[in-house]
Amino acid sequence: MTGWSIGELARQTGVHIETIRYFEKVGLLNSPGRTEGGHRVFDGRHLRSLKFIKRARELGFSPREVRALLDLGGPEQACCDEVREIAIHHLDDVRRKIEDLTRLERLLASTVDQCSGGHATDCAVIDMLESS
Amino acid sequence: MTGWSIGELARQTGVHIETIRYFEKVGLLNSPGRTEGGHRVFDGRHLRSLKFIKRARELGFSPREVRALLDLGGPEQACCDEVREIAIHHLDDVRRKIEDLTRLERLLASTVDQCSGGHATDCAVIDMLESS
DNA sequence: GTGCCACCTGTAGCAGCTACAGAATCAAGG
DNA sequence: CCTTGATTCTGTAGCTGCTACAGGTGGCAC
Repeated sequence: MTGWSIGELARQTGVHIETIRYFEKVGLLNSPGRTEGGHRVFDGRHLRSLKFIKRARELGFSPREVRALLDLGGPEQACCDEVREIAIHHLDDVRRKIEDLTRLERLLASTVDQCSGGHATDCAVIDMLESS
Repeated sequence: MTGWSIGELARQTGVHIETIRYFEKVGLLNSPGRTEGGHRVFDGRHLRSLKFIKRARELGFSPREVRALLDLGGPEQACCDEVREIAIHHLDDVRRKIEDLTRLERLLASTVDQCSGGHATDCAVIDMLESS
């Protein structure tokens, strides 16, 4: 097995070709080897890393966090407290976002509820938006 | 009262000067009058609109939705079903986001929970990120 | 050997602002 | 009236995290 072209990697991971090149450029993905003609040749580690990056991004880890995770060894090395730290930090973020959105949800829901529709001259939704 | 300069408007609303100009450029905020020398002069309607825009953005309405709300009369005119529609649509978005984040929260929390820290050779966090 | 797809680099675009640079204007004090 | 210094003006470039060209090669099947 001599490795995969960027197109094959893209097909296997569902990551766009341009995005793979972008990840390489910004240092998230190690630079692969090249053919004589300059085409990238990826191996199993790249595939593994790319899947890792994709999954972490889908789970909402920021590029910075992903890089930190990769620097800690990524999928290749042992776990340590630092990985846990990053995950906990991210979890805190997620919880904050949920709280914010939940507050917003309640406000919107109760507002929409008050608005019976029709063409009243004052509107609960507009009122909400006007109240600073 | 002859109106406010952009700086005064910024101070009153907490919206950056550049952002006010940006809102004008993209058509969210009506173009104000000008002094002889070309400086913008805002009036009460601009202040009202800008507060409205700011509030709506804070509540997570997209610029597109804000524009739609403004086109429906914004703070100036009567409410109608369409305002309600937009709010309901936004509420749906918010609820979907909450659901997604809650799923993520559970996954992260249980994963972090499994990871006792230390230097084990396999890590629940990494495992989670590896499982596609 | 030639056709054609995949790939290359480099640059520009997207949203939604934010941050300059360099010039002009405004308001206040002397 | 004139200067001073803060404010505002326009236009352009930057930010993040990609995505999408353009225009030129590489690789490989027939």
